[in-house]
Amino acid sequence: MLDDRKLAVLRAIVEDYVSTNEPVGSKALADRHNLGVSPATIRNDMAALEEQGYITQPHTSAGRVPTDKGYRLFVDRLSQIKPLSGAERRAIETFLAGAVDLDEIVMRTVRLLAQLTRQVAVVQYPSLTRSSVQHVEIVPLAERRVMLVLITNTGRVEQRVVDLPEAIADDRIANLRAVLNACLDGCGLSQVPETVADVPERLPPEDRPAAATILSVLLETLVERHEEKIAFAGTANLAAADFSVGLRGVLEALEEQVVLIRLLGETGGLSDITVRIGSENPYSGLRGTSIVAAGYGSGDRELARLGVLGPTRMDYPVTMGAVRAVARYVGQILAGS
Amino acid sequence: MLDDRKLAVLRAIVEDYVSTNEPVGSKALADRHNLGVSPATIRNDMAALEEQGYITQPHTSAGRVPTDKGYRLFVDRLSQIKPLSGAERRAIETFLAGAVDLDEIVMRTVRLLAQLTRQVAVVQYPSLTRSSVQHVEIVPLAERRVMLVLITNTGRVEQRVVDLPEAIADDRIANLRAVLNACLDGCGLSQVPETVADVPERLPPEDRPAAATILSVLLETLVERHEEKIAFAGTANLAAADFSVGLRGVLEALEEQVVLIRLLGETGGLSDITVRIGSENPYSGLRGTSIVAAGYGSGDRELARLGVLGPTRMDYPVTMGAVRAVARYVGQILAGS
DNA sequence: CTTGGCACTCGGGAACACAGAGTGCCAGAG
DNA sequence: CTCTGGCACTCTGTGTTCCCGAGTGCCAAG
Repeated sequence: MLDDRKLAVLRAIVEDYVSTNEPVGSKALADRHNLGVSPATIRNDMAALEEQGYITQPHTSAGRVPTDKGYRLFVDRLSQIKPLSGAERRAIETFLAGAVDLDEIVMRTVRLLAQLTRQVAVVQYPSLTRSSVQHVEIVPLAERRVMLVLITNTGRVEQRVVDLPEAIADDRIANLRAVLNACLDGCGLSQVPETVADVPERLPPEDRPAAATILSVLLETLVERHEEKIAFAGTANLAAADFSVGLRGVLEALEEQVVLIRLLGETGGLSDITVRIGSENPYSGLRGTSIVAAGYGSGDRELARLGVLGPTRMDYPVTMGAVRAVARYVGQILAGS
Repeated sequence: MLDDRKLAVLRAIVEDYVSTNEPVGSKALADRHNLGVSPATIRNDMAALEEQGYITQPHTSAGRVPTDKGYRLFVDRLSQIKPLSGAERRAIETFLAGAVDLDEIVMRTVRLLAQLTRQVAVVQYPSLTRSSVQHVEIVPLAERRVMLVLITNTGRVEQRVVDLPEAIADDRIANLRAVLNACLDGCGLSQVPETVADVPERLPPEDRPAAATILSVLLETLVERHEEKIAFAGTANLAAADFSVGLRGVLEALEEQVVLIRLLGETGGLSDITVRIGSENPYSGLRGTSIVAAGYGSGDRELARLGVLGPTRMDYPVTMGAVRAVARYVGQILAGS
């Protein structure tokens, strides 16, 4: 059905079209790639490829352009991920190493990825749900007001101001803090609700109203922040490319964080790279856009995902290489700090 | 030099051009605005206005378009800020009131502003330098590792992990914390360095190395975070407008946070609205772009700035009204929480 | 199965004409 | 001195036509 030469032709079409952004014709193909056959033969192959929906022509008598299906085949079977150069890898390493806190790690990662791929990069913050409690802090702010600070093992910090039903002395707060930390230390965030259930019983009765308030805010924080946070960069690359089609859609997707998170997808093991090509992705505004995403994490747990948005007409091997490399390094950095 | 009628003509030109985005001719002007004079008269006035650089024609025999200088005059003397409708004001209030922490306040503000103006909105986080210390917390994480958390009165939280030169017991940390908070409570961030200088002397000698390490990290945090943080939203509005010119520049400016912060400007009292029109602003990529900015803060102190980027051809009265209103409400919210 | 040849198609650029909007200027009326 | 109507002029943008060239599909021969 699709012999080797047809596949080679398809690969050549994809590569040429990606680099020139112009429909590619049989003659040009025969010239630039030495396939050892004449244009006429290539034309026949192209006809077959078009028949099966891998390529298409914008108008009669123009060259061929890969379809989404064509890109899919290319990505799955005709290309391999291109590793970064040593210089690039070193650059990543030193650039990420300088980050002092989670915010900065994410910030630098997303910029790095944008610069490396010359596309729009997206990084999801390490998921709250999959990390665990490092420390809970209760800070008295005023008579009846405290700040609750939750620090996770991924370095994420959530804070919330809590108004208490009654004044509470500092030493009693200290006690509450001690009890809470004893219970929660190292506890996975998803287990917090159960774990915390018996805390009031361990406290003197007079502290229970305050504790109840604080606990309810704590739980609320976990629920609300279940919706994950993302960062993006590289939108200027959109304008640079002749990618005027789809620009609108991409910008809209970026604004709609919910959509974006869905797009990053939840499939895949830690080092799998997910590629969604054009119409494969569920959001209608991204017709001409592809998404290359990967999970990152420390150890064997996936903490969150990151990726890149670009025109379907992108250099998949290189982009996938960059995404994979960055995901790995971020994982290392997070594990190390 | 510029009599009332010429000013009226200029105003009419600006308004028409803003709403139609097409060069406006003398006849159309005479029709749409009842200036009580004939097109010929208007032509004479237009010639005078062009002579003085307030308007220009894209090519001979097209209508006139305001120049940056023309917009400037319009903003300064020919228009007044248009207040928001009651409905809009209520919407702002309820939308902002739901925010639970600083991050969310900023997030909501920037989205609100983008939606209200249908342009790109930018909000600077409340400046660290102008706020003061609410609380300093030192959280033991491991033997020789603590997390330093700095909470400001604006609700901003900075955290940093510190590796200590030697192990230190929890009660000694508690003491250090107490001393630090006693010194720094309410202290303006800019005074922290002096205030903190004599802390080591107040501590037992064996704690001083650890304290020195922690203090140096604290000071470092203040310096590093001197560079302010910003959030933006509404980039999708760029694509919607026929604002394809300048799009590139705006996106680039958004990526370059430093530039953007400079653009928001540092001038102006709390409720002054700064307008920078096209070439007036110092960044070359923003030729066709105007910036409407205002400071916000609680009480009489300006904490930071926020604003909007859009085409020079924007509806200044409405935009300025929205920026002013949002700035005020954010100030109130921050003061109240 | 491959190849060269050939007729056909169609998009895009160049040349051209034309209508319409807008201008500048001038002479005459308030 | 200012306003107005009239008029000739100058453009741009659009529509038309034409033609070139790239590229195709098909066919017959190797």
